[in-house]
Amino acid sequence: MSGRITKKEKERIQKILDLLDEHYTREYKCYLNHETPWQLLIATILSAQCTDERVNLVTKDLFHKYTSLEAFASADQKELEQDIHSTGFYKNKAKNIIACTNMLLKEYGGQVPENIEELTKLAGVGRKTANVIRGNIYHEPSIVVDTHVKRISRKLGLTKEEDPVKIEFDLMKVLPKEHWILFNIQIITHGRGLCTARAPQCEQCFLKELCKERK
DNA sequence: CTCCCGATAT
DNA sequence: ATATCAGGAG
Repeated sequence: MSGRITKKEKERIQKILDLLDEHYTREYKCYLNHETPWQLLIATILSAQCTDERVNLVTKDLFHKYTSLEAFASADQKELEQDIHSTGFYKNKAKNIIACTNMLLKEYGGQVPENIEELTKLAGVGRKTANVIRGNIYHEPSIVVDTHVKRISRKLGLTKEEDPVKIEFDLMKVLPKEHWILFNIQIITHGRGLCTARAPQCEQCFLKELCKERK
C-alpha cells in the first residue's frame, strides 16, 4: 500500500502553496534574532513553549553578556537561569545550553553541525531545533514541526497525525522539496497572525475554502 | 507517559 | 481561571 498522492490532492496542495506565496514573504527570514549559527541554536533552545518575541527580548541582552560559545560553556548555571528566567523551563534550558555549548567546543570544534543525527545528539536539541538550524543556517530542505505547523497542517488536511515526527514525514511526502523551508516560514507567519490557536480569524483567512475546520 | 515553567491573550 | 507559546528529556 503506497501513500501515493492523487492528481486532485496535488492540485489542492499547489493551491495552498500558491496562496501562501501570494500573501506572505518568499524570503528565508527567521523570527529568532541571531548573528551566528550558535546564537540561533541557543535562541531555538530557548524558544521551547515560549513566544519568539519573548526569546528575542531575552537574547538581546543575553548575547551582549555572553559573547562567545566559551562564555556560555563556562557560565554559572544559577546565573544563566536568572538571565533566561522569563522564557520558562529555565532550569532545563540553562543546563542544556551549558552542556550543549561544551559539546560544540569539545566534540565539534566550535562549529554547529549540519547533519540531523549530529545535531540531535546535542543537549536540548530535538528534531524541531535541528531542523530550524538545517533550514535557516544551511538552507537544507527541512520541515520544522512546531505548534503552528502541527495545528495548521492538520486543519489544511495535509496530515491526520498527532506525533510531530509522523507529521514531518507526512509533509515531506506531500510537499515539493523546494517548498519545505518556505512553507514552514509562511505557516508560522499564518499561525502567529490569522490562524491563531485560540481565536483564528477564519473570516479573513485566504485559505478558508481549503480548511477542514472552518466554522 | 510525565515533568519542566514564565508571560500573555482570552 | 485557563489555554497557549518556533519542545525536549527521562
